[in-house]
Amino acid sequence: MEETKSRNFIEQAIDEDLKEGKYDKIVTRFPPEPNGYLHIGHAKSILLNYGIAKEYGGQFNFRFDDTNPTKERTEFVQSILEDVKWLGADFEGRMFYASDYFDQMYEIAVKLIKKGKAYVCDLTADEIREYRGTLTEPGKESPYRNRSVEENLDLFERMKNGEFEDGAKVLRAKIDMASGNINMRDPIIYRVARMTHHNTGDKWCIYPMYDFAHPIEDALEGISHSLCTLEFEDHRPLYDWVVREAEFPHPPRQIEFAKLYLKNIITGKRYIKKLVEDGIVDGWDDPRLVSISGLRRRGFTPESIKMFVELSGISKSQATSDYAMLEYCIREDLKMKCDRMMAVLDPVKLVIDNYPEDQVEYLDVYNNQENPELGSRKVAFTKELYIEREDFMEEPPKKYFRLFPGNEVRLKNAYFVKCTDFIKDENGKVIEVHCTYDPETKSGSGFEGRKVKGTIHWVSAKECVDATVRLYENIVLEEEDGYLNEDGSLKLNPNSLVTLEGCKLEKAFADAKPGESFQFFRHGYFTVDTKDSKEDALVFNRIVSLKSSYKPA
RNA sequence: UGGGCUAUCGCCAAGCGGUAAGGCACAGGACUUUGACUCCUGCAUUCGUUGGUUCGAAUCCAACUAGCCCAGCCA
Repeated sequence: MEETKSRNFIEQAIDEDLKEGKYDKIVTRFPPEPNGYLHIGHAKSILLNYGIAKEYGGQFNFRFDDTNPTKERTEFVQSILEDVKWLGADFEGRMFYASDYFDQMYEIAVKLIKKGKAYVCDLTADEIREYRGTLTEPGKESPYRNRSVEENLDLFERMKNGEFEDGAKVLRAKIDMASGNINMRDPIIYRVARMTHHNTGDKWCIYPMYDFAHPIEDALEGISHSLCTLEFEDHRPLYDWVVREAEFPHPPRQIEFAKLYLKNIITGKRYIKKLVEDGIVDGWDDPRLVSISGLRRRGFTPESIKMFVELSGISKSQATSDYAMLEYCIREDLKMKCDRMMAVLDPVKLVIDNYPEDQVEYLDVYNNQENPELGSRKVAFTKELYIEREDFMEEPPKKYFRLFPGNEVRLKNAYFVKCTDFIKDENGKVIEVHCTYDPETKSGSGFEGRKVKGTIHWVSAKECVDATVRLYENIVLEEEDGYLNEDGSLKLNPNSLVTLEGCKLEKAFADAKPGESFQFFRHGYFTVDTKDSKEDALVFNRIVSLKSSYKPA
């Protein structure tokens, strides 16, 4: 079974490297910058890196790529850490900060200067941009490019010592101003920025740039394969240049893969930020978002996300997956492991006229018929019940199998019941349905006398709990129109959140804990909200609905 | 003087010169105490296009075409 699984291009590359003896241990890493919350796209990277390390019996490191203090905050450090742990990517305590390597980076910069491979440049930011050239024209060399090693050494040290204003000088790699690859046109590797760093405080006033820092971080940690997304392909020559010039004996290899996008779903940080700032969602963990924390609060499991990432595959072609695939994964994961309960979201009363007034039967019900290991519970059955409003119709369309005058259905886990009458209020709204039950048809009795085509769920009117249920739709945006209206506001699905009050649930729900998931018959999978639920007011989030093949004519 | 990458079903995605895996979605049907689940069945004579090499090409070559990324003292 497993051996038929094909290997993705990264595994193939690693296999090759191993065969050639380039590495004797596979070490990967997940290196987020702490400047925002993680989303489903990051989950791909986390699980890929972790999965590769595990598969090869190697090591997976976790590292904050915090080389730019102007954008980073400790708030994000915490949430990122939590999300990575929740996803189950075990870095076994190997949590690092790029900022822990600032000393070594400084030394390597000095080494580059001594080798004549780096120089201090006095050009302004605007001038540097001008000198860089354009996509189609080569750049020209900085007048400071040929300073002596001694002068560069002195200047760089003074940069470090804080003798120059922010932006006054930078350290640049001396590579090739005429390169077709703009990243190679003497990239800046150190800038002056007086800013308190969340980790190193005020120790430094110069900070390394990503292109210089990242390969060093990788090399220092003994990373064998540095997996990143496609937009860094152009940076690979520079990555290789840095580890080569720094003379690392076993330089890591960077391999790029395509990001994960979801059709019609916002993953862009700036859009989510806007939704949060405008108060349209109630935070980065709003269940309508595909942030890791949002998915978690919505009720997605780490297993379902892992399944989704695996199903989506790893390749170099820009892919936009269907949300339906994610939904499939959570259904598949929850199917066998959560209880299946009765919950009436839009209740209407059902009265069994021939059932004794004060009788209460406690029916034995499997928590999950397909998985008896989940045990059973007692469910109260009484004369007055609630059923789903949509499970009764005065005038049924063709192929409607549920309750209508004269029709008999099964009450799930209980009896056959035949509709005899119904009552409407002055507005014509059905407020009560009447029926009679057949005692011989009790669930589990083995009754074979006749069959019914429909089975409906119900809840005892006497023994039930009230709850609020929230039905979430993703914040889906029209595919072709883009995300923004002309006035700059976001286009949203106004029905992205529907709140239903007064839903009737089985008594057993009184014990439901935040984060617990259930299947509500016919309605889908739900989880108890981890944020809003209080002991006396259960709030459920719909994770995903069940498929339905019933389509009224 | 531009550079880099990608293109196989509606969506992912295998395939690596020997005659198009699989999953999602969809459509039929069977089963059903959830119109769920499960189970069958169907779903690319064709791989962006056009040429070429070959007994044989999605795979090799050439030229086109389309899409994505790059001109932060961001990562």
